Amino acid sequence: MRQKTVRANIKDVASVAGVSTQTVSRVVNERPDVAPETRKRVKEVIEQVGYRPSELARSLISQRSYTLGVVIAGLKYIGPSAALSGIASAVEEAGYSLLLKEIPHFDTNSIEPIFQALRSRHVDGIIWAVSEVGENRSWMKDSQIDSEIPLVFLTMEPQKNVTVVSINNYLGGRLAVTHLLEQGYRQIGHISGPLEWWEARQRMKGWKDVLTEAGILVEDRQWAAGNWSSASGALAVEKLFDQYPEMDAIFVANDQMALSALQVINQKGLKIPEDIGVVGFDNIPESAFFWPSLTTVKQDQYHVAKVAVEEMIKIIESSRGGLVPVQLKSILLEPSLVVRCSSMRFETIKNKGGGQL
Amino acid sequence: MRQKTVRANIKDVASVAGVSTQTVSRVVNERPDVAPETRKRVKEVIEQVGYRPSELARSLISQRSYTLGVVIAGLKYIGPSAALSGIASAVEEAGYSLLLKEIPHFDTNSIEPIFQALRSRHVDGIIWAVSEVGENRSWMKDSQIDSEIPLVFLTMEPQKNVTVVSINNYLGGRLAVTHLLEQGYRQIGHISGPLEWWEARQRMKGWKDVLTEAGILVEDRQWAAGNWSSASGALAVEKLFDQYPEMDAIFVANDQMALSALQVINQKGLKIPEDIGVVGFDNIPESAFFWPSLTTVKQDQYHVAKVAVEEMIKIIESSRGGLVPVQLKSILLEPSLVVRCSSMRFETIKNKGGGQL
DNA sequence: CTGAAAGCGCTAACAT
DNA sequence: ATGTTAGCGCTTTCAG
Repeated sequence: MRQKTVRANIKDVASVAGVSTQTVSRVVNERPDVAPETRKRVKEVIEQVGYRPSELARSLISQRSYTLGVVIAGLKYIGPSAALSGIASAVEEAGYSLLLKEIPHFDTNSIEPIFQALRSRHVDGIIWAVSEVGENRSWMKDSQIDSEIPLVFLTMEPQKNVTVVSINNYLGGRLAVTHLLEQGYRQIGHISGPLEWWEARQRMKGWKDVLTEAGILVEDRQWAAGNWSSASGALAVEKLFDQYPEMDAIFVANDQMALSALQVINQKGLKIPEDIGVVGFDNIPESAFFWPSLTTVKQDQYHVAKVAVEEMIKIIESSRGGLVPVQLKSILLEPSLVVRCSSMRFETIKNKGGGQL
Repeated sequence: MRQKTVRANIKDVASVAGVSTQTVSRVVNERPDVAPETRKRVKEVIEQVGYRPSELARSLISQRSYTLGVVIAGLKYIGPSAALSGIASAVEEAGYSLLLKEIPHFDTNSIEPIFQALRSRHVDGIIWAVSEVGENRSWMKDSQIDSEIPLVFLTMEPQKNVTVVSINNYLGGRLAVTHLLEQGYRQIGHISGPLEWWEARQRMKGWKDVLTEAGILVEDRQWAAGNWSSASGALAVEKLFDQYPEMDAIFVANDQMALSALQVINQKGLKIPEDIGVVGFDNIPESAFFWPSLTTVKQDQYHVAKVAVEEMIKIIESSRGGLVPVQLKSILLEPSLVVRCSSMRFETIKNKGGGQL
């Protein structure tokens, strides 16, 4: 009973059990056509030698790896890492494995090597979780990038014949600003993300449209751009106070920037929400514990990820089954508003302590 | 020139170029023994048909996948996701791929299926990035878990014959409390993480030891446990004020809990750092923008990850090369203290605005 | 019900 | 310098 140094393979099992490798294969795959006797014996041997089939070899022959590739950038930021977390759970749940590629820049356009690395490992599909920034989608026009491998995008402008799953950032912006108007604020400024980002543009457009529809003139001085970081938020809010002194509320494009906006406003001795209302975006767990607790637009990254993975698997199944290909479609999920203290000018009973999630 | 529906493989290239697959293989692997003429022609064909070798097939034959498995839990938390971010970068840089497995609970002990999933995909090594919690290391005594595959652990108690890379949490606790003493605080409370966590215990021990060495009696009422979340931090600090009213400083075991501690203290009308000093742990990017900006212990996750990946690759190389196996060792990296406003009682010039990173 | 042969895409070892 | 043979670990025909 030669015990190989590496690990037991199907041949070892076959020879120990005194059957052919084929029979072992049948047992492993729970095929019906094996005599109960034989099945039992083979199973015992498998147990005994600790045999586990090689998914690698299986993938090679079946041309199906049950592995999804995920491409992501900026894992050190909260947004991307939340997205990945959701994807990892959803993929795990679907019984797939996940091959992770992190790219160094959001606006990389040299995506060729990434595709190759993933394809050469025979992933069944690729989830492109890099946000749409600048020209980082231009490669999609290259018909070079083979479309044979199912592709699902997160967080980008929906378009024909491409599967995109994203929250509706435009609607999120609308929710935030509508709420501020309802609370009686009229001079509503905006701190945006970098406008190369699709998400930033959408959120800003929501702000602008709601104000315009309310008959409020929107000027450039009512707005400043940050780069998503708390540091940039502090600068932006200072700039805004300069440019737009009559401002009585701010819609900030993410919670990190809103955090420092709160700090700067506090420092100025202004009261939130009495003097200035603030609404953020993302609903990071800490936002309930900012000072005061932050009203914010909630996006459910888990749900987005789950939907994306489900779509992906549908596409894979249908393309493998030789069935009619799934109709590729864009899915826009709705965000919701979490109202906390930083914007509640009208209610008298406030949950100042935060805590509300 | 039959174009296969799937994608060009080595045979296609060989037949188009009129050579054997072997020659193609030689060209692809940049072997010297190919005639310049032939090499050129083969390269052209490769380009033309868009051939890329299958890493899967290569892995199968060479028993080397250039893929590392990473096992992690709680990706939705900042700590684990920062760790993964570092690992992903370091792995990418080393030219390896990353197979990600997220497990649902920190204290899972059924790690068998995880190992199998990873092994069956022939990963060259596994980075175990799940923090040590409760009994979740007990499987290490099981000799069942084959030790044939190189294993590197993050964030656990160093031990013999195991490679562990972690920051020195105990030292971190010491740094924090020593600093508070230097700033003249004497009644220093502690909000710990859940004590099932090794990290939490280490940080707490640092607190206790420094106080004891300074001749200060440490009682149980000077301490309360949280669960790392901001919500739990709020509860813990309330409890602490009840139990330990004379408290003049708090060392909080992570920044999220420190955030809500700051909030609760602010609400009570106490001044930070005058009445109460606060020091956190982790140095999350937002901590510079808390109110007031938070003094905290900085752990460099990127460095930890980089060291871990380097160790891993050393182990792999040495075990493959048939060389003497690398001596397995534990590596404890040193954290540092980032001093901001929440603890600076003595300095008169303060950078109240945060911003200092 | 079971086994033999062929082959997934590639490379190592031996020819020539 | 190039081709042939064998085989990584497994599954899919196709025969019995």
